[in-house]
Amino acid sequence: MAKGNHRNYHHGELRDALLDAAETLVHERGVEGWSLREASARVGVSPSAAYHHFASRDALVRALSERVLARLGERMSAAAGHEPERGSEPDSESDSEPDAEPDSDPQERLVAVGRSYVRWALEEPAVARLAFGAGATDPDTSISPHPHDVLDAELDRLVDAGCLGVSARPGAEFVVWAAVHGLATLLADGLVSLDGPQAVDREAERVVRAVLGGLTQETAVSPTWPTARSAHTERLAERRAGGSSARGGIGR
Amino acid sequence: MAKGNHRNYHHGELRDALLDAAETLVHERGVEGWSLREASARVGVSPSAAYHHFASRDALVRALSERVLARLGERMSAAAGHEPERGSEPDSESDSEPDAEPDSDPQERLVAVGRSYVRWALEEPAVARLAFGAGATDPDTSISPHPHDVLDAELDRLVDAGCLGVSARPGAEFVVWAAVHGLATLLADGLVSLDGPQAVDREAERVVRAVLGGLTQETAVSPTWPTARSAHTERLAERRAGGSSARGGIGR
DNA sequence: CGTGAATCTTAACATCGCTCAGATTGGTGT
DNA sequence: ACACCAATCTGAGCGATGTTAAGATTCACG
Repeated sequence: MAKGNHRNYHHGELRDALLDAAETLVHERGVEGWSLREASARVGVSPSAAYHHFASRDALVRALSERVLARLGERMSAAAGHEPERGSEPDSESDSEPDAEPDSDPQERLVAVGRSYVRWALEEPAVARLAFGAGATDPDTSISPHPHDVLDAELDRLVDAGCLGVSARPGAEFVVWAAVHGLATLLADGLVSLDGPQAVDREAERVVRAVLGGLTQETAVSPTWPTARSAHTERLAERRAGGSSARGGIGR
Repeated sequence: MAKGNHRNYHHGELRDALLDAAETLVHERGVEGWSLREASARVGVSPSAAYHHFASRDALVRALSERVLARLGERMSAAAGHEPERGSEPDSESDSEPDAEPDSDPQERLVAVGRSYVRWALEEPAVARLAFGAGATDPDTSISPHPHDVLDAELDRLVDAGCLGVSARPGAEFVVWAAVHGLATLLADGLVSLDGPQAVDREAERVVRAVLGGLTQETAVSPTWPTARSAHTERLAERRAGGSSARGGIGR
């Protein structure tokens, strides 16, 4: 309003402030019910100011998706038992996750991880939809504990404990990821309804246990499974190889 | 162009023409890369003409989602073996589905159904994303063979053949739906990549077999599973009960 | 205190979803 | 044949959006 309002200068923190505003807007209005202008106004800044921190509205959405996916990864990691590795201060948020006990049974750990995945999708459906639908993320930004990596580590732990045969291990992460992700998106998109968070927990457990039971049964011939690749790990590999984005066929 | 161009009057068929145009636009530009104005222009009609057939752009998207979901259901049904029940003419489209043989093994039928689900999501990722993300559909429009119902019928067939215990049957459709849907959306959203449609088929088969193996293993105590509800069947039930949309808490 | 880079603003453009008042069309009854 | 009516589409326009260009403001540092 006033011309000389020098409070509008967020030095270095405008980017995060915009991400915060966008995230609460997604909570309030859904994935598409908000505008760059509105997020800028909430931070007390002109619309064009955002373009000094994000190349486009889509870039804002992608950045938010990365931030949110990383938080999901931390949540899964915490649900597995050990504290999030890159844990900044515990955020003092409500510690109301009943998955508190650091479980030693790797099978129960996996169940807890899957449960936290779908519970998150149900608690913030709009954010989850945005996170999953934001397409390939920024090629030079990595997601701290990516959900895929958390599942990967838990499955390794399962074969170490002898709960899963080594022949079934390659690509098993994608099988349980698919199952958990499917339930999460079916709930977040409103295609399936469950009565209360308790029923959601039980359904998530059933899905994880079913797919896990099927994987341990995988003793028959079944030569080699197709090698799936997570867009996230693929991006990391490209970056390590010296990411001249010659091919760069992901973000398309 | 010319003022007296009486070709602009699509009597009764404008609605379908707009849906067609929107669908090809989704194919060309993705889920959000098109406008109502553009779809109207392709049909040779002014933008406001569309509002005599759809209450809003969102209604157009929802209607398209229904049409597309119904086609997915028909495709799944065809992949299971028997021809689509409400089969209009075979559309003379490429009959290149290798799932031609009407399989009698109910387990293989389920695998074929799941395979067709994720193959479809990979062949038209943008359309699939639109179909799944269009929120709750129109309360008074039913999807002819809904994907959920096809899975439901196949699972019934499995317990009839003795491949699945009756105790594991209730809600089992949602478990395999979650698994298949998860792989489909992970692929459509680009979070996971596979090399070629053959690898996609194999991965889909692995997911279905794993979740099915886990379900048949479900003999232990495990009291009653949570009762999940598909938004589609719920809508049908409401309509039968005399759908005074007093509660109508779905489409929100 | 002044200079330059970082940061934000003002103004504007093209496009979008959507509305409203009116023109055009095709059929129906007489 | 004509007049009328409902269905259908057009045209102009409103407010808002993403995005850009050019200019103002602020801060850190000499």
